[in-house]
Amino acid sequence: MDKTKTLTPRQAEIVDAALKLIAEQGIQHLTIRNLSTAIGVTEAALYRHFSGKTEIIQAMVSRFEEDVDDIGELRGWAAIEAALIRRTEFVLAKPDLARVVFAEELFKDSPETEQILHGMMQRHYKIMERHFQEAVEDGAIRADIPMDTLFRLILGPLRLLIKQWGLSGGSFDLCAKRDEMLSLMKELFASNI
Amino acid sequence: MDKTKTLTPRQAEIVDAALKLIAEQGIQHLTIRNLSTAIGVTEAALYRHFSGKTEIIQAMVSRFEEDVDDIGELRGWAAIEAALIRRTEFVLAKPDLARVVFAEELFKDSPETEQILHGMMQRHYKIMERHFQEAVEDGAIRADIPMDTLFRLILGPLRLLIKQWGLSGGSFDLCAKRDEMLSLMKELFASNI
Amino acid sequence: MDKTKTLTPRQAEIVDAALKLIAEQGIQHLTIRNLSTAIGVTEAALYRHFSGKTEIIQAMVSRFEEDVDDIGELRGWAAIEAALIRRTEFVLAKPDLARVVFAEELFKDSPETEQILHGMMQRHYKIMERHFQEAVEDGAIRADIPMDTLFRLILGPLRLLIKQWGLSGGSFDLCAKRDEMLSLMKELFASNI
Amino acid sequence: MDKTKTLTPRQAEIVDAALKLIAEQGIQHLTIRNLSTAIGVTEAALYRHFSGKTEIIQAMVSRFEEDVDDIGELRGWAAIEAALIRRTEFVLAKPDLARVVFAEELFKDSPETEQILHGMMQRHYKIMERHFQEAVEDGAIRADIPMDTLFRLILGPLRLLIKQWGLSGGSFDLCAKRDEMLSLMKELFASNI
DNA sequence: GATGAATGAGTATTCATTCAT
DNA sequence: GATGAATGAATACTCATTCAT
Repeated sequence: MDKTKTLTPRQAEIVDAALKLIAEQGIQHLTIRNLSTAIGVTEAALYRHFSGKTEIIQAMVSRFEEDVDDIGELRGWAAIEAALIRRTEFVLAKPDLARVVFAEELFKDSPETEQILHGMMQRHYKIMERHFQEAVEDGAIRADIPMDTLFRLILGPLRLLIKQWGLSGGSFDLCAKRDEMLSLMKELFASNI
Repeated sequence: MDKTKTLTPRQAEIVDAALKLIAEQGIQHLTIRNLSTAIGVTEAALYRHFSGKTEIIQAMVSRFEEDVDDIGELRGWAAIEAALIRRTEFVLAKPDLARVVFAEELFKDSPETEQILHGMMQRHYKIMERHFQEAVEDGAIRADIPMDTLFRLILGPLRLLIKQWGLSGGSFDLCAKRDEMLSLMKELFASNI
Repeated sequence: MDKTKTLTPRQAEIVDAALKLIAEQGIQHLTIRNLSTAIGVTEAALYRHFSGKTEIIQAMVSRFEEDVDDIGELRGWAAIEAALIRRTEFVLAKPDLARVVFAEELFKDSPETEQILHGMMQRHYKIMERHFQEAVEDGAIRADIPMDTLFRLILGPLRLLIKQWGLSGGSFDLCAKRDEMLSLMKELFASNI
Repeated sequence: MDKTKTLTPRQAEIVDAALKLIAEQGIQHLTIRNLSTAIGVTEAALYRHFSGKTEIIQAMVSRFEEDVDDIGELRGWAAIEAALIRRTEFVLAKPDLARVVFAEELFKDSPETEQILHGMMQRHYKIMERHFQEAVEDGAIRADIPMDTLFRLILGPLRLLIKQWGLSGGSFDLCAKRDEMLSLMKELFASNI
């Protein structure tokens, strides 16, 4: 039940520094050297805390899910809204991650990491699909839209919103835009009955 | 008006090889070495045709726009549809690019490149915005959705669709899903009058 | 007279693990890390028992001699036979050492160790030379072969035999071949009178 | 028929430096760094000439065989003598190799290299066996000694001789001792008829 | 006796780039 | 146009060792 491998304080520090590095300078600058200087230790010291770069990236990726996918007991449209809100709030709370969160391409290199990431996406998709289903049953969403299309119609704009917010350096009110989008969506997909 | 720096045949060859490399193996494998062996010349030879890696990447990025943003004389919703179709068809025609096209993060490294890329996105946004405006005037799209939100609601799902298609290795019918999405969108955003 | 620095149980354990490591994976894998994990303690812990890697290697080398060079009260050809038998039996008893025993080159690195090793070889040579002398006096070995050549003619084949046995992974009957060699040698070097 | 991959001058230079390094300081000091400084170039420069360390070692090993195993048209005991003489002369001509030549253990680490080396040993064994057979047929060697034992009785002392000569820093007359051994062997193994 | 954390020097290898030819 | 040779800086990672606890 508890999938969280609790990190030591030092490990957490490293993961945070890694996220910051990626966010600020791009994946290419996430090197052991940069990472160790960011923390203020030798490169060798990092290997006391992680077995290698891959493990660091994995810890990083895991943290995403941990932080983002907990929306409690909600169901149906409420759950969908909560998930989207949670996502943006996470982005706001840890702005370093903003530019990383939906950038799966970045991790293409290490197959292990891509696996982890793919699993995470699948789990997320499954959860959202369930809530879509509930929302349809509740009459909150019209029944004639295929699930995968619905997923894209709702998550796609959110992802783009976050990406633009990230690229623009946070130059607009993410929450306002998100809420605008959400209420519009609610209306757009509403069952017509 | 002619922004296209016409490439020599050799330059074009290099750019193509670069695109293929990125698409097939990820940005990290776009090295001068890999590139030169892909073409069949020495590393040094590349520097006869480009001043450096950055210039190659820039030529690459330019080619995107060239190929993708020409939708002729259309206007309004027809132009929007044409643009989205053009994009997917481009992805299908050059599947190597599928996984690169919307991955702006990849180019974060060189500020010059990012600049080029940002300019390209801006131009694209401007064009789409004009067509949205037209569509509103034509009565094809309801008037109460802010332009930027509209942009996200339409481009967001398309981007996600293409990304999923790329990540899945082209495992579903991209055009069919796109058309499904398009006709749904047409209805969703239709002016109610 | 007592050259043996008696090792604590822990030290013996470490030396054994070191021998095993070298034998199984080669000198290059004899690292403090590998050694400590083999024993189940921290790297730092090893330094409680030995001042450093060199000391461990020296303890290792010493153990060879201890185990191998005791042939009791015998003299002459009997002593020679006993020494050779003892050697092969040692190899059989501790097969881990088989590939290490005569590989002096492996220890070239630390001059101190090489010294120890050289001393050991010298002592061994002296002992064998005495027995050769006795054998000549006893009429068991013809008198016209220089001592050093005799040494090579007898020890050389044994060394090669053991090396081949080690390299082949123990694929033939070491003792049988040794006995075959020994009885042949006895005849070959016999005094003709 | 020509198995020799002819090396470029630079490659030969590198291989020679590598041999020298190993001979003088042991395998552990055969590092890319040491090697490149020995030659007077950057580490990176080496990779223009060899794909990596393994390839360098392989070139080194190949050179052994090339230099050592050509004994022309001889057969029988003459061929055996020639082979042994050739070997010692090689050692004398390239004293750097003296301490490396018969030290198969050194290469245990890279399985590829060990393979090459093992093949070389096998080929050598086959050749020698043929000559032993011829010598038996010629009546030069008595017929009752098994081939493998014969091999050890003749090659074992030679190997030990060379090793001792190497370890002692060339402190005695290798050829004299070799000839002494050879003529003694000729007599020892002579057919009694 | 042992641990956790750290270090400095070293490992092989890859990178984009330059330059004389 | 192109090559062969080289470079300097970077890459992830390993090593033996130290030290405060």
